[in-house]
Amino acid sequence: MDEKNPRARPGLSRPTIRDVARLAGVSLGTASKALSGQGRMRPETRRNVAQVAKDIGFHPNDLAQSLHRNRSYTVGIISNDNFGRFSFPIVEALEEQLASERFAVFMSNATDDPERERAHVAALMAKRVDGFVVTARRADRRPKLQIPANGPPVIYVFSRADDEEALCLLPDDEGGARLGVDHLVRLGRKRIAHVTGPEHFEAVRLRRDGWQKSLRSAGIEGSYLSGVWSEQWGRESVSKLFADRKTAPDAVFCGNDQIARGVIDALRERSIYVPSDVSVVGFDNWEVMAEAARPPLTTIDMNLKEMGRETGRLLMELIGGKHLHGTRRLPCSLVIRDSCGATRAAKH
Amino acid sequence: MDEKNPRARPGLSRPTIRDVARLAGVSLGTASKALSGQGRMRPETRRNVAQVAKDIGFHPNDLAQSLHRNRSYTVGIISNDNFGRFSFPIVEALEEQLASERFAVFMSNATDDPERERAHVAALMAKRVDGFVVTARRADRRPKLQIPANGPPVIYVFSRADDEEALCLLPDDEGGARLGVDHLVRLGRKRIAHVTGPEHFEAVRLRRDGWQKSLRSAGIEGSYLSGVWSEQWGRESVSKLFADRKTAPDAVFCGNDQIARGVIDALRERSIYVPSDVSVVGFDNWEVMAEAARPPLTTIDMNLKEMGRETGRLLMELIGGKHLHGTRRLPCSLVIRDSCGATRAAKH
DNA sequence: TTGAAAGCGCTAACAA
DNA sequence: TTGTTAGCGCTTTCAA
Repeated sequence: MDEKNPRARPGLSRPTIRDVARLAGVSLGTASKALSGQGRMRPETRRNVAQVAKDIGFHPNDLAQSLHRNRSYTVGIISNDNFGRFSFPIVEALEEQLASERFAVFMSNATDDPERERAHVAALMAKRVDGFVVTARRADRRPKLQIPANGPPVIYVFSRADDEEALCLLPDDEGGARLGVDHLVRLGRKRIAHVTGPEHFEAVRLRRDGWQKSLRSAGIEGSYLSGVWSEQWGRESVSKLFADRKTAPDAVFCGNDQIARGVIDALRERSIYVPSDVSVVGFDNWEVMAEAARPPLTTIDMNLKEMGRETGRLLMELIGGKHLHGTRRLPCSLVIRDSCGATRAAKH
Repeated sequence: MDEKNPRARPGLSRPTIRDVARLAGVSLGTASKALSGQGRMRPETRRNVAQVAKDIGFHPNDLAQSLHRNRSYTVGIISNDNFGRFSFPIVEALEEQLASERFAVFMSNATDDPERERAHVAALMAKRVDGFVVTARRADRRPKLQIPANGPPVIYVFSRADDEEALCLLPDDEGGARLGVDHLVRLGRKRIAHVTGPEHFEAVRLRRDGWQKSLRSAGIEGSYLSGVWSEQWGRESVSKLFADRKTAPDAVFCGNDQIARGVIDALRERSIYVPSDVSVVGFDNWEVMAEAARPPLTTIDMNLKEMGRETGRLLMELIGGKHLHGTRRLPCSLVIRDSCGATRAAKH
């Protein structure tokens, strides 16, 4: 087809800048400068080259550019633990943020298998990604990503590396808990129980701490039950909490929305009314859960989308050469629905 | 640092095959052949080169290879409609499948905005992806992806293009419905209602057709209610279905698990027992929903992971040059839990 | 203002 | 068995 190219090439060859140059009757270098807007030249030449490029449908090959620039304008996301309910909003917002900076995102799932993780990292390194994002839903700290010392920067989001120097972005679980409990305190609740998930989650311990601090500063009490992350456990907890009417709470702060939903259902079945008798607060603002609860659930939102955007911003700084490290926590917010009763607080 | 490289390069330069060749005391070509396992040469030389490569941490630059091969070993996933509950398992399995073929996956979200979609496609074309996957949760057919005629192949999964020639992969909604309704028929149910979502979803129409066919071939009846995809609607539907005890169904086949959950809750509150009085079947096998229902929900699984894997396989064939088109539907399966009563069917 | 040529990191055809 | 060389598509110096 192209006589200047003796070797038959496999695949679908697309027009190159050489083709543009030839058809526009200029040299390769001139065509390049014309298209990139660099250098000085007759506007006429520039326009002509641009026109030809458009006509033949020329689009520069990023791979070739990257080779030259030593920058690929790509980043890799490694997710241990399958992408899930929590990673998703983060990754989605991250992708959007990076796309606005003209970066493309490789997605790969290591499913908690170190060998697969290594393979994915190697593949992405070979593709010369400019940075890595590690995300996960993990109870504890994970080993840091194994990449060479002078390799691309790494940021951990919704996960922590066992390295103080690593840059980690997490929700402020303790602050989130305080937001919820303080809300209950403001509503005049006097016995605020906390029903939550397994303590090997750092988030569980932090939320518990927040709950405790809020109780203490309000000078009130409440019992604590740690279990699993399920509606079932939420329901069970109600029989424990309300076994003795004398010590029964007038509010329950739950470790997640599933537990809260279980609590609400079990209370209704005992004819204890939410929110008039007992207020309930959840955690996560998992909308499909929170909105289907009866009454709809007041809960804590971890602002995962904002976390995704912030991850993107920080990553750009890292790629730009800045040195950042340490753990950063982003604030949560309170989403008020109907499970706590009257309030004058703003809805957003 | 490297005297052979006069120009200072930005970014993090990594060892090249040239470095390996120099340190191993062989020519560039030899080093290349040695590492790729091609050609004949003294095993000693090969070993030596490999050792040097390992020592200096050489990993070939895929970008350079791609440039040469005219194949990038990457594919792009375009999701309209944010990645969601349905896309996730598909994309996850797809990524796994492609990773096993040494392909990396670009992820991008077009959020239903044609302009953003065009930008994403252009960016991925510039990165010379070898194929596209389009996924979405959409009610109706979407316009086909705008790429040049000789561009990379495209496969639509969990979405349909408005082009008969396009290759689309979808769940067999009608068959899935029949699976669920036939199960109820086998259990001896005589009045099987269908409560489902909005009819502008093709899936709703197909599931309804399946339900009807099963009823007809069993010679039984049941009423039909179309509404929205929510628990709330599931609860409301119960008051309609059971307003008149005489025409009340003894089974409800639901368009999704949320509706089913609403139905189950509302029945319990009316002291109608599931499954002894009424059997309930859902659709989606959304585990967190189905397992938390009381009783746990028998439902239809669309085998989204298998759909993801199949997408990967088909894409490899397309990339290999095969021509495939038309709509393909993958079978659903019945997941038996406790909401239908006694059965002798296998659990999986 | 434009052209020629070197080079990014790698592969493969051809020579030696 | 090994080395030399010409590209892949693009950018950028340097010379004309």
